[in-house]
Amino acid sequence: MIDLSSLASTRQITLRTVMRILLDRGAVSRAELSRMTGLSKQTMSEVFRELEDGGWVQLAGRTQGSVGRSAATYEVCADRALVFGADVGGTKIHAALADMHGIVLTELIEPTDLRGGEHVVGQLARMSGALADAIGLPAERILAGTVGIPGAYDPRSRQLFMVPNIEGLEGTPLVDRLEALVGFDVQVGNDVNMAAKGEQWLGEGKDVDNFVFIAVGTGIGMGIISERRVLRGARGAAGEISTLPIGSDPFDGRSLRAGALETAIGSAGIRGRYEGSGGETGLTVREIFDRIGRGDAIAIATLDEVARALAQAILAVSAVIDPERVVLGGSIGARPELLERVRHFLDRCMPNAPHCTISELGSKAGLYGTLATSLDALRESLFQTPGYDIPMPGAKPLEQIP
Amino acid sequence: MIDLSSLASTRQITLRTVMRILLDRGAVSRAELSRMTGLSKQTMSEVFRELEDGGWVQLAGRTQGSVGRSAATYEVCADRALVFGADVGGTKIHAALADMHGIVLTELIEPTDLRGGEHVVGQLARMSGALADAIGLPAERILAGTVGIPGAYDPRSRQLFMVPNIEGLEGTPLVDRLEALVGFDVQVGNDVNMAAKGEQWLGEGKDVDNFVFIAVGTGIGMGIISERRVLRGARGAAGEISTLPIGSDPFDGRSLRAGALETAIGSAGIRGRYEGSGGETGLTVREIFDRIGRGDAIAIATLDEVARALAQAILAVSAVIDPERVVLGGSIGARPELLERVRHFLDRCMPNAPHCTISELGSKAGLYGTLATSLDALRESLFQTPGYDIPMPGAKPLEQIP
DNA sequence: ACATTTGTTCGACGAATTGACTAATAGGCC
DNA sequence: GGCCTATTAGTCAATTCGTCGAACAAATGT
Repeated sequence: MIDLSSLASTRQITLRTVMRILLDRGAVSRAELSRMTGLSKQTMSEVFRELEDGGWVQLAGRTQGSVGRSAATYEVCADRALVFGADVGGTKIHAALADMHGIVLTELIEPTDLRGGEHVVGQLARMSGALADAIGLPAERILAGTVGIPGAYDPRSRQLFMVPNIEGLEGTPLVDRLEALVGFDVQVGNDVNMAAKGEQWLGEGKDVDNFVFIAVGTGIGMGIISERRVLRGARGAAGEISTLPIGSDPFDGRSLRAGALETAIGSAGIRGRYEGSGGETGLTVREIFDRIGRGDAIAIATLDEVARALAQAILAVSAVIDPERVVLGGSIGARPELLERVRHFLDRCMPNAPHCTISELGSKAGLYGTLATSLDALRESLFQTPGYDIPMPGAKPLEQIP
Repeated sequence: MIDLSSLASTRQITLRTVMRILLDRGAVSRAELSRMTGLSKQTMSEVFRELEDGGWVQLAGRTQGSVGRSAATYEVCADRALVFGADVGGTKIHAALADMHGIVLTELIEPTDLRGGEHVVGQLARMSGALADAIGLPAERILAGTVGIPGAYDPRSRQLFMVPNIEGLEGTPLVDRLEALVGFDVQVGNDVNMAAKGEQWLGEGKDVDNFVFIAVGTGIGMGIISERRVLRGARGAAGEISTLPIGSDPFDGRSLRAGALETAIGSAGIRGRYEGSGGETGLTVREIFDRIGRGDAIAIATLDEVARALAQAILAVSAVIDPERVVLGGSIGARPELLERVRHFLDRCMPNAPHCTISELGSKAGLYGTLATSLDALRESLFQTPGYDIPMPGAKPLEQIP
């Protein structure tokens, strides 16, 4: 059941701790590490012999300048373990490999195999192999992977559901099938959650523990980072804000199907609003927004309506989960004109509005999020460091407690 | 910095692991534990000698029936460590002690010291002592405590803020002051969050990982349990749904101050609505609702309006965090008539509405939540192996990785 | 030359294992 | 009932693994 002997051997703990520090700090000497961990110098020497034999660390150089003998510094062989990430969209698949430091080594974009289903699974497996080839490393080095999809994944049945944009993926046991093909552990995540994770790793969420990423495009969706973790909800539907009762009557039949907020400010809603107010018919959302610069009053009014609804949505989200920051993305959400108007309305309905910004990573947020998720999994399985810091709460020995 | 040697001594890990299993399983024999942990039989014997000397475990009995020598079973001395919990309200303080198994040993209710501030801190300290006296155990046995307050706590400044109902608590460094008086670790939490935690422990949230507790009374507030943890948000304001843009215009000046939802269905809102529709003036909310049974049409219409707004609020909350269940509490929220109408409206604005119920613990939810929070802290400090949790999910030795 | 820091060798200790050995119990057989 | 046997519980002694501390050799700036 709980097998203490095989899992938590003291040396394993030591090895993992050393690797963790080395990953966080870069090149460090053995003497320095000995001081940091409290382990003795020659335990450190033994540990480094073991790690070097395993190919986990390598000599980095020598210290210089300070008094005393110069020390040999060691660093992690960052490409000893790789992670795979892929952002699967309706038309394209973005995939990449990163090393243990999170450096993106190579990227690849392919059109999504429109036959869908099993073909996409095979395509993902092939892409992971092609990426490893591209940097001349064996594919066996890949130890974890994550796939972002426009839909949801049910961990209980291990199947995908609600994947309208990709043929034949609904009901596929994607994780099991892909793991069988590639041989490393695979996770699946919603694409908007992945984008949020990406912003947390490299973008606007870097220094923030609680924030949301709102994608406004054809539809509207949100990824939540709460206390540094992705919030999934009971059925994996957390962040599905298209159903927020804002902008149109939630008891209306149309809202019941598509969602009130989506009805109001989704692509169809925007076009309908523009045309309904006397604007030219048959324009795309992009064309409508492009007319704002040219002073089209109806376009400006439409933008205002969208911003007003979005501000109310942010107010609602803030009331529920109190984020510190809101990052806007997606083809519509990333427009500066919109951000400006959203801020305007937010100030008029909230005393302490969260800070709003535009996505820093743009269309790459999702891809980077899958890599970040894989890295977390890798670090957890290899070094047991979920998160990025090493919190050790003041645990006193049992004997010393009164 | 990271002192591995002092923290994670092997024997400490073993002791903690054994204590954890003993707490989960009740009385177990040494041989059985040896099989469960993979540790050898006489390591187990040594461990139990140590734990018995420390007063942590005691002989429970002997096994019988099966073939072979009968085994001595040991159990945790549940009252070796106690936890304190207190629910501080504007008029009363409910406090209690529980043992390590979470059995509530004794409770105490006192009127809140109306002089407020420091006097309340002193009162809490005295109550913890009185509770220990009442069960004849030394107060030093209390190793953790939690205080629930109608307000918020800023962990950074270690001070309380937004505590309108209790004089002079705003700005008090409650944790530090109380810890100095009582000598055990103290946590502070919002009362609604505590009620949610209580329902998670002993009430409607027992078997659910994601749910919310909505308190509807004088004001309206919500506690969120997400992936079994209390969600706090960036400023501790997660769940403050009084500001949800529902029921009245969020851009209206009054809503900006009190919150749109609160304006619509807070006590004042309900009375205003009832009187505005031609109902008798000067009634309390309770009196208005009591008239529903007597067929007062205006009261029924008022109830409907409240239920409709609440349903929309639940819709909004579901869109953001996707709870599996909604637990209603508070003087208004706990009324069955309201629940019935809320369910009615929910079915009309959501395809997959979360299951709604009424609080199982009523006014004791908050108190039990503080005890549950203390128990979590106790278990974490005593039995969690810092950094390295023993059941490492799929942690292979570094050497075995390709 | 000297203080200072790095890294190795050697003896000792704490924690856990293994195997042999003793103790207790149920069930079968007379 | 009394006795034997298979089985399980618990102890004792010898050994291994990981670590620490001290002593010592090697390297480097002042």
